[in-house]
Amino acid sequence: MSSMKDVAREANVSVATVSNFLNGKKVRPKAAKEIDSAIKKLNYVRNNAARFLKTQQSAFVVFVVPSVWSPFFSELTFWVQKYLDELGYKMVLCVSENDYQKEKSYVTMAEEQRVAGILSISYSDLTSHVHSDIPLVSIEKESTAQFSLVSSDNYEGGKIAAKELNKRKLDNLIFIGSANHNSVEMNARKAGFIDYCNNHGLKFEIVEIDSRKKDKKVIDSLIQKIKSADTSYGIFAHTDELALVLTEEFQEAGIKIPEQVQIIGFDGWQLTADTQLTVSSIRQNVEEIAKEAVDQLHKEMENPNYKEVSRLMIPIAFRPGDTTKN
Amino acid sequence: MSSMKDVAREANVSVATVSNFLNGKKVRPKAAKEIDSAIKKLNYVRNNAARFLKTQQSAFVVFVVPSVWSPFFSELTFWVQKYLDELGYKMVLCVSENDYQKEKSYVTMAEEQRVAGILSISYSDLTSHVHSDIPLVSIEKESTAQFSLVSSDNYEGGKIAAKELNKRKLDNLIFIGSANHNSVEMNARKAGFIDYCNNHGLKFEIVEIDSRKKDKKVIDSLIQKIKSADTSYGIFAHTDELALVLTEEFQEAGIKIPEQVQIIGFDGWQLTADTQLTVSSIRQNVEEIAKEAVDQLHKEMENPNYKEVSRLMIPIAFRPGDTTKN
DNA sequence: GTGAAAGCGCTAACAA
DNA sequence: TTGTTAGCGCTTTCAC
Repeated sequence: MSSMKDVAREANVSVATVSNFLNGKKVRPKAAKEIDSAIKKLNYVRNNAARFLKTQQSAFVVFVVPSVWSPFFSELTFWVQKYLDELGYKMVLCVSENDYQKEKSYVTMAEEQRVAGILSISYSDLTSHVHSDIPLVSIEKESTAQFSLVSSDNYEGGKIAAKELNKRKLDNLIFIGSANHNSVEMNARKAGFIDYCNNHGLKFEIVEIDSRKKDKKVIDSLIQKIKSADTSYGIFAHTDELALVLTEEFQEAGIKIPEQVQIIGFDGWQLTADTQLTVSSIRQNVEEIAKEAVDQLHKEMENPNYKEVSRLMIPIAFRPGDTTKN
Repeated sequence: MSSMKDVAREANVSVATVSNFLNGKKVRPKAAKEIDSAIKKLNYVRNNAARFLKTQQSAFVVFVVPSVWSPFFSELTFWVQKYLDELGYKMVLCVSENDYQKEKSYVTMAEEQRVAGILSISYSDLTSHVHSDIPLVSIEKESTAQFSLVSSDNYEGGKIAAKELNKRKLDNLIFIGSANHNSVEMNARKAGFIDYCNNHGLKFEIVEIDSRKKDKKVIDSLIQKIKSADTSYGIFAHTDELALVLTEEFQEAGIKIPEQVQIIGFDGWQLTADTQLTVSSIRQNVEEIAKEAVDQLHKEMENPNYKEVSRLMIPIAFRPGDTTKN
């Protein structure tokens, strides 16, 4: 692979002139021509690693996510990539699978590469491993209060779910969450639901489920209860995934949705930009989350002195689907 | 940010010793101790850009995909990331949105960064822009015969779809594809279907649809036909997305699935690792595609002389769902 | 506008 | 084993 030196020799100029030319500074027209053809002849490609070594400016941003294989994360990844790309940054995608060791190694890698910034959605406490002064913005969760945070308003989402179910005048309200998904955000969703119910004098029930095993026992007892009762049920499932499972199991058991049971999920999964799931849901504004997170990171990357830790709550809204009436 | 020189000074050794220590070579125990504490004291982090400049070995692989926000691509991205990670490579995720200019710029970036390799699933002719000798492996499509290819056996998939429908003794067979998705792979799916039908003396019909507009006209005439007929229909939709749209529209029109119509899609979309869609489908072996592509790239990255262009066809299989009987 | 030369932080060859 | 030193390919003074 040829270097700038080769080009300079071929064009009968110095490396400095080639560098200037490449960086858009003024060079004598004749020199420009000769450099240009030398580049073509030698198939020269600028080496950015060397360039970076000198300028200390990386174009990479590390994005740490627990998963990319799920509608929510793939949508988030899409938007983050898009907004980074618009700013001229490249995304290094790191899938942590919620593995603490992996998260740590990604942070180390980011520091060794001297990347421009880190964007992370981490449920463990990754942020405490950042030694350097690389800008970092957290999405969804940040416990050390050391870095900026962009998050959906989960608490408000829980309230909206309760409100929407209440609007539909259902006899029984149930919150279903999975015990093995016990994060701050999940609890906020639950708390919002509970608070709304309490504030409005609504009776409700809390059900816990082991979503990994699709917990037949809990689901079956729910089915029995619903089938034997002569009243209507409203369910708020704490994720779309859970709402989907419930919908399928209920329908298989002969329960009519939304006639007998109405279900609202959380997340607002979209398969693609224009294919949405049929479950009614409290939809996170994924694009907005991505945009705000990238914006905040951008500020911190542009200005190393900028050290205003911000907390941004992104509004959330009900998106009707086939599992609720109206 | 402190450098190796600082560490060396602090530990009273030479930079070479620090370098050796960092790279796992033997150093005198006392030196090791002192270097270690110097590193901690100075908060030293190795600079990989400088390291690369010397060793000429990048740990990055560029992955170019049209989209990441769709179950197929997000699953593919997941596996590719996983297998790259296992080999110690980091993935730079580039979403092209099928934009030729973007694809070109990603290749340029890859070359300037001197990345270790490129993995691409590109429907335009991106490969012709690779000037350098960076290893590249194509997924799904490669027209220049210059690079290795890993692809699903789309033709075989079309045949399987026809076979599965035929097994179910349906009166009318229909292939539905979208006119605006006119690639080699899509045509292979269609051709497989047609060939199977012809070879087995089956009558069939070809329907084209503009999937972007959800082409009401075509769908409505299909619905009329199905509702007025007293015979059963079997449909092979050339993607799961299309199969989903058809299923929903049919059901909304009061057509029973799979009683009156049986539908098979293509791709085998999974929302997450353990959540699959309900449409019956010809499922691509996404993990295998990713694994083979990464393997092939690995060979080429490890051994620059390795220049055996391979074409790998990954088998494909029918995955029953709720839109077919049995 | 241009060129010589220093140096970014590291590795590797060589000598000690 | 360890230290000295010469680059890797580029940018950036600073004279000219």
